Amino acid sequence: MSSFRFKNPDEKPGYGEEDSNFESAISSSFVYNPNMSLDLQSQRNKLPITKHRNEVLYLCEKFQTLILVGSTGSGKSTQVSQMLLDSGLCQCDKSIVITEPRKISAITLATRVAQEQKTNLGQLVGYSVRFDNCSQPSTKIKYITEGILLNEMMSNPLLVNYSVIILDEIHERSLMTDILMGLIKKVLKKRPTLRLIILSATLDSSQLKSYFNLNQSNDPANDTATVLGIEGRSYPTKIYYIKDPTPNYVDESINTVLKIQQGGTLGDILVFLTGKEEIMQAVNTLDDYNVKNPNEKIKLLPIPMHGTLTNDEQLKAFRPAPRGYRKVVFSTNVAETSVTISGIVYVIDCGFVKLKWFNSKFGADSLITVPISKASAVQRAGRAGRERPGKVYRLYTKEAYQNLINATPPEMMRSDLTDVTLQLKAIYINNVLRFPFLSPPPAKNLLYAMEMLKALEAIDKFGNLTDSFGTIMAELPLPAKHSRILLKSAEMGCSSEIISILAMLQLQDAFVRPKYGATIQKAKIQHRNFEVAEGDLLTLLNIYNGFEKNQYSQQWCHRFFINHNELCKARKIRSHLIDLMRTSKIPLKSCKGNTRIIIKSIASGLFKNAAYLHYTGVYRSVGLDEDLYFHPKSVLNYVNQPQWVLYDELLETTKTYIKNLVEITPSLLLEVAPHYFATPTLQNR
DNA sequence: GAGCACTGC
Repeated sequence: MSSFRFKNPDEKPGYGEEDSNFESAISSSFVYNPNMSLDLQSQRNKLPITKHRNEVLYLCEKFQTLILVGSTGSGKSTQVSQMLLDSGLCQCDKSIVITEPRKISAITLATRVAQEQKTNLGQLVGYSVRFDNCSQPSTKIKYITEGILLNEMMSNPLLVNYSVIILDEIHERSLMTDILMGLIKKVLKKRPTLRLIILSATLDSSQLKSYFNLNQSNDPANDTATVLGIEGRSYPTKIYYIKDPTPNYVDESINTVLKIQQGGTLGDILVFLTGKEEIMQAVNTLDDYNVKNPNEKIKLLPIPMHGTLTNDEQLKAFRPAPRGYRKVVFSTNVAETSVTISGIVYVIDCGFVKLKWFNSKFGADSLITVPISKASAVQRAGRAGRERPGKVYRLYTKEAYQNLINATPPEMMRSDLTDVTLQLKAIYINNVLRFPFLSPPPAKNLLYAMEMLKALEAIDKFGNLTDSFGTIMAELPLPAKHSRILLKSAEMGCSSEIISILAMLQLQDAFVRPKYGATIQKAKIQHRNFEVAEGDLLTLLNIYNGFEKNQYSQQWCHRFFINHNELCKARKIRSHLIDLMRTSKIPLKSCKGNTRIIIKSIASGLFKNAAYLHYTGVYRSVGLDEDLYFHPKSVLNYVNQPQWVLYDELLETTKTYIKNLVEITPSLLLEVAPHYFATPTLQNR
């Protein structure tokens, strides 16, 4: 093991160290609550926000928009709504709505607030998320996910049911929050009595303030937006930087864990790495260490934490370590935003993150590893010291920290905007280029979105939604290309099969893929029962049909190594789609397994995503001459190698992978999309 | 042989 590479904080005061109280934001679920033993009212009285009650109410009355900056633990997500309700500030026939980026936050917050208000959930206080509406028209405080509010705006653009809109977790800058902010800014101009409260954990509030300030004069007395800062609630945290840059942060993180271990002080460790592979590697290394050092007084207990783990596997990270063990959680960015693990005293931060970045040239996402932002570094550090003083080890130099960008570019600037553009058009935001974006996306991305929508015939050459497709496509909870497949399949008479496929495409993975031992092969053999030469999408249909035929049985799923939870989700999505089709008068028809028709309707939505087998033996994309590789999960890796395929998704990681494939013939492309294909392109191949 | 930050309608 190499020597300790961090500067001793006592070595040179003021260098290599920082004392600070972190204003850390965490998702509202699983928040550590040091006052758990107190009764509800005493707990509420102890929250930092309670001291600011009069200020909040006064500012809400005086200003149309209030930007409230404060860390979690300040109580802003649960208390602000109740303050407004209790004060009677909200008009009697209207309610208060709070948006959350994740379902789990909306549900847990509503549950908590209902308890505090001493009512049953779903009456005075409720929530609404996809597939789960627990509210009534009389509900006064409603926690909802962001997408629900956007959906409500389609039928009610001025949101007249609400007197106060609270947007939570704004610092995350999700695609949805940015869209909502732009839309609500317009609503504020038309409804002067509406109040907007923005809850954010970061300190960069000046940009938000000027964005929402509708004051046209030079007199600040007429400002319509203001900022209020709330102190957080945490212990001091010491920060250590590495002396020299490390060539391998995974190894370095292990060294640091062992140094903490040698230091002897107790406390769990949270290590931030970028991906599953790194995490597995780190966990294995610590396992080896345990085998070689069986006599440690306190044993290290390595635990992986990432999004693709099952719920049971994730729970391990939340359980306290058994006596004689110290938890070492190796995590991706999930632990920065989505989940909070209690008991963390030490944080080790590798300084990198994997980000999805949309590339308008390929019309696809790249997954790239980039240095984190300062805001992220602060956020990660804030995971230590929530329950007692903590220590943070940054696996980068102080100089590197100072050179980090302030904040991660918002999703809006690095996402495919096709679906968002379609939704905006449905709420009469026709000129998307002139939408008041807080962070304007690259013009290229907007142009790509329009071209895409035009190719899918959702908009006409003037950019207006088409009557035939556009209006309905915007209302379906599907990606635009999938909505088109559905509408086409209804014309062709196979919509029943297509909705099964589209529902299955929304799952993470329908197959259970064991990680160890003989079951790996067993699972693969069972999966062969569903795999067909036509490709992945038809394989998905086979799985769903089997599931349906066997009465959605758990035993059946178990036998064939199919993920029962995921399949149940597909069933739910499918029946939701059937409901929507009924209201939109889209016929539900089965082609009785006629694969030719099914593939034809798929092609009518994915025609842009064609690839052919080049004579070099690699697949090439049509038009881009980019080498493409079948994703390792594709069944076409071992079923056959067709001349032409369509893909649902293209993802650039170490190679350019195409996912969810269907075998096709080039003539089919001309048949389904004559409006798109310049014939010579295909004939020249 | 090789791959998957995270959400959501």
